[in-house]
Amino acid sequence: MIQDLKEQYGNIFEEELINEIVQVGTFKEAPEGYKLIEIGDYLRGMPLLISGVIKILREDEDGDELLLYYLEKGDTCSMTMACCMGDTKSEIRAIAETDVKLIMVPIQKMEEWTIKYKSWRNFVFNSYHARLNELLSTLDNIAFQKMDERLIGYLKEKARVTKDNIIQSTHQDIAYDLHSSRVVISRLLKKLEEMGKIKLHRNYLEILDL
Amino acid sequence: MIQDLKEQYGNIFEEELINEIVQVGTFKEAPEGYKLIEIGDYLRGMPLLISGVIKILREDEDGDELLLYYLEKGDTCSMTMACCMGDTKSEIRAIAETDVKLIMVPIQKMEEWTIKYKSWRNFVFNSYHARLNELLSTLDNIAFQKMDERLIGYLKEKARVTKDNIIQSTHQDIAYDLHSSRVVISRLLKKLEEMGKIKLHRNYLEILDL
DNA sequence: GGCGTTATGTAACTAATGTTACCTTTAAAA
DNA sequence: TTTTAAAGGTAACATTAGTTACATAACGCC
Repeated sequence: MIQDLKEQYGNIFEEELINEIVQVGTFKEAPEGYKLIEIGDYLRGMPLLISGVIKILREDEDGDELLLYYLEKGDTCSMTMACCMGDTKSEIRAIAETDVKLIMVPIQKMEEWTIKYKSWRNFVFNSYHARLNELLSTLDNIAFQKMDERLIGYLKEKARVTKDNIIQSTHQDIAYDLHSSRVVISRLLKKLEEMGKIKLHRNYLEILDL
Repeated sequence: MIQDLKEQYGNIFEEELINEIVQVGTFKEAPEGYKLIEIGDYLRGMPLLISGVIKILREDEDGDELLLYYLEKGDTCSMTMACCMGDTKSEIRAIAETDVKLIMVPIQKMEEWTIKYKSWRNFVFNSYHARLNELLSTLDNIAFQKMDERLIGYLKEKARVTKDNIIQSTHQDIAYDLHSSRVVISRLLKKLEEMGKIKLHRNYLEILDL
């Protein structure tokens, strides 16, 4: 755990803070597809992501989903922080997109460290900043882009975070994430294939040149 | 200025902090329609809203706008904070929706107060939390609602923040805020009028029963 | 009052997206 | 191997939203 922490956070946290984290944090692993946070959960700890990717989803009353953004190593979830501090329910769902390793830090330490460590303050504020900007970016996509552009953006982003030009998703999976329907996604993917940008297969697709 | 501050923030900030704010803060007034922040601006101070309403807008490359949310008295702009801390450009535009009074606090004090005052820490975190949730809510509206529902929500929200069932906007104004077109908004407003929910006039409309 | 500007009403059309239905293909289970 | 379930292809259609075009109405300004 110490090695992991130092590797991911060594350059941003002071030695002393790293030691504190090791003392009070608990190491966790979760497999791909594992539901880390459900909407309505009360959160007892704050996650520091060591490796892997987590996807953050929003859901409306009818159960329709929408992908908000991905968290990668070195990230934390501001939403979680916000919930912890405010002691309110989670507004989002978090699913392990790949196998993940993370360290859970009890929320009681949050405020203490905010006072004590400049690096922690910076981390927390940067994290909020990053998440606000990702939400804005997601909002831009939905508000200003058409579905074909959103689909391309989605494929690119997914390839980026998984570091793989093979997208292991069915058309239905993609439709859920983009809050669209399977038929629409199939239609648009077909067009992308005809343009030579991707190659379709069952249960996965290859990105050729997006 | 001291009275204003105490009135709006007296119950959440310590006396000592209020005094510090009075020392370093500058009082500002702006008329309705005044552009407080433009996209790309570097921000030198953090605004504490004393009275009035500020609307926060997003814009894409083509100049198309979208209303994100309103700030009311007692609010501050987390985006601004985020920009200040990160020393990056503003991602949003802020326009005075009504005449506004606010106090600008130099960013240098931000970190100092975060360490020194518990009430300031709470304020900052609550503010981030509130803005994240408002962004989420805006995203919900765009992603999950149709234009007619969004329009109703828009009218309700506008009536709430201005405390007035008369909406002083042209159809074009509304179309800009919702990122739609004038003809579409006219069409939907007409339907709402036929349903007896609103009454249309030139340059304004009345909310009857939404 | 006449004139120009702005706001609104409305029809006709287009484009984008979503829905339904049904078919074929593929893979895995029995 | 046969059966079954899941995934994908595609047509036809419905709905929503956006666009173009033009008419009418209201207001401010000389």
